[in-house]
Amino acid sequence: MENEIDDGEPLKDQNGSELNDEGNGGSAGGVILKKGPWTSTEDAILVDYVKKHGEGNWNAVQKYSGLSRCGKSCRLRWANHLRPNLKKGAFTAEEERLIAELHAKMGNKWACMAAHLPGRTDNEIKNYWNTRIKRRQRAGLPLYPPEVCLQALQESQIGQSTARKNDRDRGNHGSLQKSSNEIHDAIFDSLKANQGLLPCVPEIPNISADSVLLKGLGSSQYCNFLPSTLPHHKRLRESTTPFLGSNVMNRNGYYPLDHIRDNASNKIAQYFGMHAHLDPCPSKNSLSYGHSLSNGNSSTSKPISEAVKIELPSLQYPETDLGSWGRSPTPPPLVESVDVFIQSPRNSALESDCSSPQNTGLLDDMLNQAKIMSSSKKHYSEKSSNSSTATPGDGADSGAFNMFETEWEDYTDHISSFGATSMLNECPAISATGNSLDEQLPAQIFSGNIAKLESAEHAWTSNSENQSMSMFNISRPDLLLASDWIEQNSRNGQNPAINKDAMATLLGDDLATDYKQMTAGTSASSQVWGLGSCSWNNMPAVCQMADLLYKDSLKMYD
DNA sequence: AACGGTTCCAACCGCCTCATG
DNA sequence: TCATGAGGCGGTTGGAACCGT
Repeated sequence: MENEIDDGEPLKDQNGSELNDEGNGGSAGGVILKKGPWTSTEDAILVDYVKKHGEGNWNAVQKYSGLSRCGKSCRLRWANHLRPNLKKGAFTAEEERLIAELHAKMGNKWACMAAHLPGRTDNEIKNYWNTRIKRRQRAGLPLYPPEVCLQALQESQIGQSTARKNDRDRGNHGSLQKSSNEIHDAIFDSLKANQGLLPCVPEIPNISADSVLLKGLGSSQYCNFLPSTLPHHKRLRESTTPFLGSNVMNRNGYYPLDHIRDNASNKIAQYFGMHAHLDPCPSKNSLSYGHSLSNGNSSTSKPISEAVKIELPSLQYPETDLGSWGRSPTPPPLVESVDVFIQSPRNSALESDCSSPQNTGLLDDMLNQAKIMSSSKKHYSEKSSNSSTATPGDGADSGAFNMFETEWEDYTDHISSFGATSMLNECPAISATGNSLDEQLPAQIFSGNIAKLESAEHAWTSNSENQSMSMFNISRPDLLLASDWIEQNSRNGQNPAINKDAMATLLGDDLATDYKQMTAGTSASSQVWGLGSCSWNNMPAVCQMADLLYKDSLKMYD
């Protein structure tokens, strides 16, 4: 079906439709509005109209110029192709870097991003980004370049330090937590409201755990935070946006990095708070975040039976990527769940809780598991202390690893078929080439990180022959990234203190101070964080492993 | 050369916000 | 306060171009 326009040029209406894009019947004043590609004649008419009347009042274009296009189509054509000073051609490296940076900050706000890129249109940026997502996902590369991750991390560090300082100045230690918990509650209320909407989505604790580690595990999560490509944006628009009461969640259902930074720290804190009431030596963390769990019933512990479903960015893959999982006999929900586990690095305790076969992964179960773990603490301590040569750190490590070994082995049985693939998909880029967004071959990434794995693994397993640790490492891209940073920074002659700060940030702001104290190696900190310390023993394994990684990196630095 | 898969990109669609009456 | 229209925005679609086999 073809239309004719005034210049007589045959129109190849790609839709074969005579309806206009307003869906109002395709006519304006009885004139059939054309759809499909614009001709040069139409462009000329539109340009001429704008010259005479200026931009705006697009619906008048058809009226005054006789152009058989609806106002929307005219506006789009003008904005994307005809307006002056449009920059055509491929994006420069600087533009690419800026886009990644902007996307990390504001998410899919294409128009806002376009405002930062003179001559570029939102459509152009959007197309570029969507292509980039596919390409990088297919290549198993992180979405954001390392420097963007690092920058986000540094900004987060600065921002949170400032926020905490301001908070202390106000003498209100609970304000941040309160506001954050409000958001947190809103999120989970929303998740509750969204249940059943989507086919393959994790349950609440997975969500929580996922988010919990965003901050604690930092940039690997940042780097791998993948936007939704699910085709259910309409439902999302109805369901997810309103619940937040803001636009923190993108329309496609994922959170910009800024939001992740803000909320993940609170979630991790909530997680700690959850442990805190089991902890006979309450830390400041527990004091700060106790409120949401003071009754042992946080917002995250909404009825377990309600398998809340959301579209979480960190587990969203385009169908092509899901297809890559297709080799597994595991049905999609499990696949996704597994991927949550792998892609969203988290402390092993939490992971075990969420993933162990005997565990539903829901918060109540997590609480039960935590209680069991707490009651078993003595056992673990004894087990750890059996190694007379163990240093406090080693002891803690081995203890921590032993603690979760059983569950981990159970888990690895389930994910073993996914480990390598996920590793390929989720390994943060090792490339430290700076601005280049060039992609690394998956094999390179894999081999590169494997080397780091071996290094870190060697440190972790020096006192044990725990094979499960290998899988443990492989599924910890956060640690890989951390080691990447440290290694790179060390090679670059950067002050180890910087690395320490970075690691502290990885652990979350609330842990950062304690972590720094710990790594300072003072006798006081040793007391605080020693093997016998309740605080340390209750600390998620991520902290302990990060500590090991850090120590390992310092050796390399020396 | 033919074919199939992928990428790029222009355009459409539907929803939202805001201004106006 | 509500209805309406214009403009804006983000997600999606579909065809052309490109590329590898």
